[in-house]
Amino acid sequence: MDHGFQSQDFSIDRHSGISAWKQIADMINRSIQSGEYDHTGRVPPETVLAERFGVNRHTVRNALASLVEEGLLSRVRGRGTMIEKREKLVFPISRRTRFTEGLAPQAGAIAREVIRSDVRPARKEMAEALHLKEGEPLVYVCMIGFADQQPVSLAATYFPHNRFPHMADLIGQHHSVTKALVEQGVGDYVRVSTDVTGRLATAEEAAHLKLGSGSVVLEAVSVNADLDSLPIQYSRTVFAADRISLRFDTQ
Amino acid sequence: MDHGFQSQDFSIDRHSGISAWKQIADMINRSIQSGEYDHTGRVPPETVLAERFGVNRHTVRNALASLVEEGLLSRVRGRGTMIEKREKLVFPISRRTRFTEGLAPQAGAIAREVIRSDVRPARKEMAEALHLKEGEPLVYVCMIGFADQQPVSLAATYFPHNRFPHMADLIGQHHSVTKALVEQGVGDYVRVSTDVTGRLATAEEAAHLKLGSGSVVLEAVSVNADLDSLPIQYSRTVFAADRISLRFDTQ
DNA sequence: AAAGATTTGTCCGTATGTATG
DNA sequence: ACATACATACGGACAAATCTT
Repeated sequence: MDHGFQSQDFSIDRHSGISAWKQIADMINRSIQSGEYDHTGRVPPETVLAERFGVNRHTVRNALASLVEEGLLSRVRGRGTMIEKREKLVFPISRRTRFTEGLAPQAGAIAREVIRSDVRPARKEMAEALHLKEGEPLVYVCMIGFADQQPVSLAATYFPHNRFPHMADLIGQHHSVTKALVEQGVGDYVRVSTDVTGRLATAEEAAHLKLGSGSVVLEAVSVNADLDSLPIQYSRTVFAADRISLRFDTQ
Repeated sequence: MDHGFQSQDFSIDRHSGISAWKQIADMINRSIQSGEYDHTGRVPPETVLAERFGVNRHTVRNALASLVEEGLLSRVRGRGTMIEKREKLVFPISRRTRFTEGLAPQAGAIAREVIRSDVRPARKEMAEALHLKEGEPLVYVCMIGFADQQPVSLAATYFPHNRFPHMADLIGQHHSVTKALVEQGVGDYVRVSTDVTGRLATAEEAAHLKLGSGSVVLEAVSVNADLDSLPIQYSRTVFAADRISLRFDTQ
């Protein structure tokens, strides 16, 4: 599938520090994501790929093996290499952004798991966003978001401790930020801003999100406020980029 | 700098298809971007890094050499390895999104260069977004966006050919989509939606944006409409993730 | 049903690049 | 600069499963 930039090129950079099979795996992965093989539901035979990329068949086999291990492909001797379809979820971000509501229509089961929480002093960027002074206490909650039993996001969120002293416990009880805020008198809240960057996953993120090393993540830094425009939540959320995309409706 | 997830881990994956020096270069790169060395303005000595990552000093030297070549670091014998400051630009996306206006306050010179244009039939996703039938003619314009002489974005944009037959020429003249639209009777337009994903750069994108292989890009698929809510532009824009972040204000 | 083509799986060996000490 | 270990890449040959004719 042509995406509008240039016709595809299959050259391999031998001095990039990335092995040939890994580069090929990345290219095949991109081709799958862009729907290039949707008509057949399978990847071309190893011999064809080997010729296309200008490498030995064993090198292609290494690339395919890594994608099979990630669950993206499955191979059957004599038949070929089939694509396991995995729909990409869309996480909608708007003035009213809610994790569960946003993903519920697209996935069977949505869940959140708190993996750590404590109280810690505000760092500069958090203090600025929350209109506090640097060093003031914040409730810190780190949680993983699941869609269909697959981890899709890893979020570190911070609340002013003075206003929400029991935030950690309440999120642990309800597995929901919205419900925890309701119990503390915040009936509704809105998303103020979201900063999005992309980068490679760190080792910890890859472990929590069950990603292969060298995977790409989207990092969203966001601020929520109550209806009086008082900021109440600062979050840094990391999304597995190959499982989710972010949609912004600026209506 | 702790980012709220877990204490940092410096383990190297020997079976990832990515050589140790490349993995270390990526980790140092992330540390620099997250501001971990901002207080000293330099990277720790090679011997310290070697011990921290559990590798030989030669391996760390390879990693640093690749970052020096990218222009991220500079080494002076006897003094150490200094960080060359490179601020990340923020591209604001809102109902009113304009390339030049958005970046002008942050960079000295903003420029756009058209690298290709033609007329081509609408593919399914474009036709749906523009309320046309599949196969109807679209004006296609591919351009690179520069900030301070550095390429930051690569955009493939599509306009209905019936309504804007001279779009390509006008953009070529003015180097501005906004001005080209004004000349064709669209005084103002608004951003309707933006879909953001992250992935590794393709070879062509890396070439156009002057990225190393294995670099991460943000891909934004967006739709603009005129003030009568008629969609007029479908775009796929790729941003160099290490030079730019996207900011969404959901005010 | 049988033969041949296609496609993945496995074995051998060799050369090169990477990382260590 | 050198020796060692290991992962990577290549080349060829054959086996085993599946599909086509």
